[in-house]
Amino acid sequence: MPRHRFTNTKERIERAAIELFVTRGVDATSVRDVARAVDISEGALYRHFAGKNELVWEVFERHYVQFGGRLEALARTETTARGKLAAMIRGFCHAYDEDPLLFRFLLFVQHDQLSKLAAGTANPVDAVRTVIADAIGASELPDQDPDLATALVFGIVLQPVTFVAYGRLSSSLTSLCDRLVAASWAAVTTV
Amino acid sequence: MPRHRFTNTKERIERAAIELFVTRGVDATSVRDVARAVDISEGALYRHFAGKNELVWEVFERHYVQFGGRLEALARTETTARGKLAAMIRGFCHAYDEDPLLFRFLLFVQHDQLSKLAAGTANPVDAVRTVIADAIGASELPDQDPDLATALVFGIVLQPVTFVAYGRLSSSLTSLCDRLVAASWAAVTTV
Amino acid sequence: MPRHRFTNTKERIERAAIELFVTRGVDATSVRDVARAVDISEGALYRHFAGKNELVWEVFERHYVQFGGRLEALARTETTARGKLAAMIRGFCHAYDEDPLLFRFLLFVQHDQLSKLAAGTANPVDAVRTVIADAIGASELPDQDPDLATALVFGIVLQPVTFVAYGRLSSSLTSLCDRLVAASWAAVTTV
Amino acid sequence: MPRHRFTNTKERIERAAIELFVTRGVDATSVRDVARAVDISEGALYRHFAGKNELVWEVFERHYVQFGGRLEALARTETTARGKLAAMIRGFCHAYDEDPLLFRFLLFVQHDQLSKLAAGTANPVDAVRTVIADAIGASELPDQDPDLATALVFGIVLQPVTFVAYGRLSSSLTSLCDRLVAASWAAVTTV
DNA sequence: AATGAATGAGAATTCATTCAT
DNA sequence: TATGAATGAATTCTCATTCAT
Repeated sequence: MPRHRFTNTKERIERAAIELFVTRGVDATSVRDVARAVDISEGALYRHFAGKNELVWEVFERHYVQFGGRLEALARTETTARGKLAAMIRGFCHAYDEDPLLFRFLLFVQHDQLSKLAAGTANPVDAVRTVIADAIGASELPDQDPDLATALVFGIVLQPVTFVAYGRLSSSLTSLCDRLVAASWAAVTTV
Repeated sequence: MPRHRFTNTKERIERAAIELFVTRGVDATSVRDVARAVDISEGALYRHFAGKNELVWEVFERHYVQFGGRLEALARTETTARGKLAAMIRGFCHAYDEDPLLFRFLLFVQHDQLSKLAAGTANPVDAVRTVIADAIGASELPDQDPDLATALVFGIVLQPVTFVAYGRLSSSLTSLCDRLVAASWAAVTTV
Repeated sequence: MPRHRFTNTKERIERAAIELFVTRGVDATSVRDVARAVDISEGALYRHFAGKNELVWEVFERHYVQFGGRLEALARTETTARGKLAAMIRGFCHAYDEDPLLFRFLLFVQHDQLSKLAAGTANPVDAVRTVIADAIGASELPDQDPDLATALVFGIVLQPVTFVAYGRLSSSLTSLCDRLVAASWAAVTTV
Repeated sequence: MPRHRFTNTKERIERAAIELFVTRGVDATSVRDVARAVDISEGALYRHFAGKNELVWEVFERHYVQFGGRLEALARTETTARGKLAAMIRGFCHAYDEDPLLFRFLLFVQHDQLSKLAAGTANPVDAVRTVIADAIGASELPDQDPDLATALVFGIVLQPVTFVAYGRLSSSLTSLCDRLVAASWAAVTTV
């Protein structure tokens, strides 16, 4: 029954959607579920998003690209490879702790969405890969496949998130940050 | 019209299901899809599995537990922590290369199924965690949170699988094996 | 944001509606489509028409009755049955060529609307039927069912419109006019 | 609740659909309407037809092509142009009277479906047009646009159907047959 | 065991219409 | 007058599952 009660309906839809998508999964979340969570009708949702897929994509794309840019910016604040990597990892840990739900959403949903990203768009993987590739080129890191090195860093940083999500780890990411930096550095320097 | 054409119908259902689950996702794969892939009727599938969820679960559980046991056995073939870890990682790489589809299924599908695993059942995570915890207890590894250390190893080994699955890495896992062992060891010894 | 930009909003709605109704069909045209075509909001449309059905009906009724009256007037300009019929057919051809869209609308939409026409209202069918019935009464035409004769004339005149609409005929109706008159006269005099 | 009560479900769906499509219009008939008329669930309908559009198309195509072939065959039973035309018109009148619903369906639905017909497929319009074009070529008919002549014949034959459908004419088509033949012949010979 | 029609509960989406602003 | 978010009903279609044969 409520009409015009809120002006931020779109934001509220996004938040509710993220929460449901993370807790139940995207496929298991119906448009009806989202609408109910926001307390609007199903039809009303379609004034804000062209469809369920577009809702997922729009939220994913915006935050994923945004965070990619944030990582790039963080890398630019440092001069050494280790400094850049540390800044990025720290940036991720802080960002994650600020909004764990959003990051779990990005993490769980990426597999289906990544292929839609326009090539060349800022994104977290390329941000890290660039730093590593540059460092290899500048002999700051031993010669190695930059993609594999990137995978190692991502694995080291993201797997703990999964463990936190499933209750195997209980701390904040920030408190693990130094360890993750050290482990990452050890992994990419041990060839 | 064919009856009794194959005696291994159940296996064939499982293989087809795994393939479809990996390529399209579990939710996006209908019972009809699976039946068609095996060339049996939808109804016939219910002779072999109580339902779609049970099919997913049964396939997941068997292989997941089996592989957990395999890792435990591999660990027992070695005496040092590093040896045990190396054996397990090597075991995983070989197993993955032998049947990448199955492992991608276990990997991508696990989120919905893990919570159904009876506590105490053999599983890959506990296999690794036990080795690490024991090593910490025996001072073979520096004192640290065994869960975090386990997460690091899993991240290092599994993230490359994701990169392979999405085309960012093209090699076989086995060819990366030594590097993954080295990186894992570096990560768990650098506190 | 524009208010009062056009004073002829109602006319513009009608034109846009006719165009959409003809090209996509009435049911396949949404109020939204019409509003967008006129560049007004959906809600604004309801200032001018009580609803979609009323829009369809209002446009249909006005033009249908108007054209019926025009045919009656044309018939009155002639004295012989053949002259009256010829004038009406010529009138239709000219009118069609002046505004083919409108006439295709009247033609294609009529099925759903005809039953709503108040009995006794001027309309094309009765205009022609009256001329024919009078001619039969006055022995200007051979004795025959006036309704069947009317059907023959309508078929001869309207089917070419359909053929034009679907690309089987490419000429203007006016250029076919003499032939349609001749064929009609032949059809109603050959019993 | 009934399962397997009838073996001719597909036929029953087609009949019910034709009836509803003719009386209410295709767009105004929902899949639910059809399912209810056949007393099956909506879902069951989809085992027999891929969708609503396919249901319309399948029924239309089969009968339209079939009837086109029937007309061609009828034309071959005669040698003169007049004989061929008369046979076809008589064939149509009989066929219509045997199953008026079906023919009204074909008539009302053709506009949306004709474009889907594969070029070269047997169809009523081409059947008539061929006879007329051949007759013009053989000087059995005066020189004229064969498409226009075809339109005249179709108009003469089909418009009475419309009048019957709307209650302006009450007889069977067969009883009008001779008149329609005479009128058609008059129309195509009067240039 | 096997078939495949049938069910019934939803899913996503569209749409005419209303109404607070 | 004009806007456009919101409603709620309806629509097409999908799907896991059942069951008569």
